[in-house]
Amino acid sequence: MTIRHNGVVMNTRDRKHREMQEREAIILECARPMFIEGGYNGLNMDRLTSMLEYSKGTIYNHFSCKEEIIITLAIQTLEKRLAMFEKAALFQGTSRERIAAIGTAAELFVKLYPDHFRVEQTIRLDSIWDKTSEERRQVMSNCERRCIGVVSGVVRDGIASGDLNLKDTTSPEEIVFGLWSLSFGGYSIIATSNSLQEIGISEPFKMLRHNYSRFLDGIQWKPLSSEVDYDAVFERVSEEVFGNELQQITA
Amino acid sequence: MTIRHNGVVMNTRDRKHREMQEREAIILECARPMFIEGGYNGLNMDRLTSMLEYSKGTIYNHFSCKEEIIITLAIQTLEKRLAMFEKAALFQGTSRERIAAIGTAAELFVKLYPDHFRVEQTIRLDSIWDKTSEERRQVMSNCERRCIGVVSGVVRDGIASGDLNLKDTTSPEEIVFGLWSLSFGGYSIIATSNSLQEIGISEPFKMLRHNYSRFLDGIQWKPLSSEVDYDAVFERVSEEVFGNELQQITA
DNA sequence: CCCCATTATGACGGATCGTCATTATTAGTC
DNA sequence: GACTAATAATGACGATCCGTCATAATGGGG
Repeated sequence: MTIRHNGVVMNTRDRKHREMQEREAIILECARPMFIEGGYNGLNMDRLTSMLEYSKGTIYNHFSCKEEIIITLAIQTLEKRLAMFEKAALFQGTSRERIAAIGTAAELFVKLYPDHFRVEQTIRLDSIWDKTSEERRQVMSNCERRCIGVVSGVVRDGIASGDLNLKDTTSPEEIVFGLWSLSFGGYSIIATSNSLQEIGISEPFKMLRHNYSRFLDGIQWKPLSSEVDYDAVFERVSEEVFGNELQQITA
Repeated sequence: MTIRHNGVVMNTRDRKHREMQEREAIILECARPMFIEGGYNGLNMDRLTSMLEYSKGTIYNHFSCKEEIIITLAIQTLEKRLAMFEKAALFQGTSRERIAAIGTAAELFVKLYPDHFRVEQTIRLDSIWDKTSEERRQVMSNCERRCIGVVSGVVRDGIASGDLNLKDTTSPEEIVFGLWSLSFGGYSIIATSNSLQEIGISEPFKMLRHNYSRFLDGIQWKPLSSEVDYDAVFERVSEEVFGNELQQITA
């Protein structure tokens, strides 16, 4: 009836649940490199079956279709990004420095999980999206909303502190939309286009950071980039806030 | 040996070539709605075959695989975008107004071909991209490069006319990258996320245009948005330059 | 009218997704 | 430990779909 696991008393029900989760993690661990390697078609359910010690039916007990596996892969990394955003927003500094800190988080996230974009790009295709469960779609939307919330929180702090003045007709979310467009578009272009090199942009990540700064200068978010070296802020945040994560990249 | 077609003398060779192109157009015309409807999987080669009066082998004489059809669909619309960009760049006005004109072209293009993003999103997936021919990839890259060229041309004009002053360390292409990121990211988000409505952004296209303005204000591209009503410029360009295209949207 | 090069055809092989009847395992009880 | 009922695992199979290729049809030139 009751057993012990890791010193905690558990009943059969709990154990089954735990085993279920452990196996789910194993499946995803095996599926991720397959997806990264060959995309949607590269993730082959038969091959996945033969590589794991579970039969196909068992895998289909966890995920009702291929798309469910892929969206779960996306959720895994999105949750890490959310955590990084939340950590960055706690950075001690001016409101604009805190925005820069979140930008730093976004950049390090992209470098830490370079394959994430491919997963998210696939998921956002309607033909894939439609096959995923409403439940998991909710989880993904939540992640997105909370990320937006972190950024808009800092925008509101900027307004409250007087660093930023928006016209009455402008909502903080509009600014979030701008930053989001810049980063989503920028990282997408970096990941999927070779035109950048051809037009002589050799440090795209740095250029993208400068473009953030230009946008923020455009709304007069103080202190302006002419007054503060935000490249230096990037370096500081990288080390002070994301030192651990950084090692993973350079290692 | 020689025949007449549309009043032009043609030999057998020419006729075959023309028939080939006509058939290619027919195939693409049939494939496009199939792809729009159901994405990569929705474009079904068997169904395509049964809907056209050609056999599968014949279709495979034109396109060596499914991916070739999809990239050709992408190229078709990309060429239209390039044409719209080139037309917009000819707008008579200040350099910044001409940039706004290109922004107008980009927005109208998205509204005119709302399905284009889905096609391009699919093509940019490595697993699809890898199966396309080097030749067609070149055509696509060329389109992209020429679009970039149009924009960077206007940026250089802005510098030449004194409307824009960039630091020595900043290249015109960096600004192009910024505008490109903003628009690519913005339209992608509009097309694939419902978070925008949830955070209260009801006119995303307008907001995106304002974000362009903020970015351009940030680099002090004169005249600033405080001096000129760029929403009005958008309206003017829409009517004066793209009147014909506009009818198609509203109709 | 005939011949051969060129093009069209669609049956087929191969790959892959997801199902489900069958088999195995496990929990709980005596 | 033996038995049973519920639960879970299995993998053969049906269905779908891509791309090929042996065969058939076409038509241009002599």
